[in-house]
Amino acid sequence: MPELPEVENIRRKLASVEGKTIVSIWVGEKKLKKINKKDLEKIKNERIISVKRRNKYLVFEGNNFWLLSHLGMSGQYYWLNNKDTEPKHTHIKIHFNNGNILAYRDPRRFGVFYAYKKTENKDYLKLPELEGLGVEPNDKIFTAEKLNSLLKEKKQNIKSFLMDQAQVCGIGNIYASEILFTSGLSPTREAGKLTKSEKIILYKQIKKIINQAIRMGGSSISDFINVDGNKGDMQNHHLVYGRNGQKCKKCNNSIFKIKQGGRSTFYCKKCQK
DNA sequence: TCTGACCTGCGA
DNA sequence: TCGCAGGTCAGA
Repeated sequence: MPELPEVENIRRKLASVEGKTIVSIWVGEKKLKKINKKDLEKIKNERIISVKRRNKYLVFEGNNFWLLSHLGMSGQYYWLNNKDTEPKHTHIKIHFNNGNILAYRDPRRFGVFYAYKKTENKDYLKLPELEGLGVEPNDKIFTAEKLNSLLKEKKQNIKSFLMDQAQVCGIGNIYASEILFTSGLSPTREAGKLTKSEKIILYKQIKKIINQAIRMGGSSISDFINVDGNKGDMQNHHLVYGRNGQKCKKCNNSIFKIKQGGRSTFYCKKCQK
């Protein structure tokens, strides 16, 4: 489900747990893609210092632990009110000392949770799941020159390159299509063969689209909602994603849908060369 | 570098 | 009933 903009919006909402202590944690019996129930239950009585994000991972920092959370395709956090009926597919419930219950539901169970002791892993950026990740689009070190060096001699198509989390991280299937459209680049182009000016345009569009999506609260296509139950607004501004057969908003030609690496790509053959 | 598998739900 | 869905990774 969520790409960088959605996860960043969730992180901002979850910042309200900073300073709160975990009184108890409940972990359901159904397995997520990766989860260690025993490790997770050890974070009881820990105080949350901060909630960070790296790529599409949320990182809860406690006094003595790091808790990594990846939402997969269908993960959602929500506040559980004791009076509410608990939604189906709830796998984790974290009770805080102020009475709040943060719950995690995930119908497809592609979500991932890891708990690490801080004594063994002082820097969360060095945790195994985070260490090999690429550059964040909003990091100072992500420059046009950096993108140029990453693209050098890459044989894969540019769509697959954008979705490779070891290169520029946080871009998923929606924003890869949107970025390529506003860059005027065909998704089938060989990444290493973009011209200098095309690379500069691509660099600017990566930053522009990701930041626009963050500002708009992310995209709510089918089931993405933020922790407070609100939807994002970016889906109303998609220019190509999910618009196959519809008219291109720039040239009025049809938007096409193709398969790349098993994923759908949406693009305009006239506007994207 | 590419494909299929992991899951459930939804719409055609 | 079938295909598809915003992600990731093992294995070919």
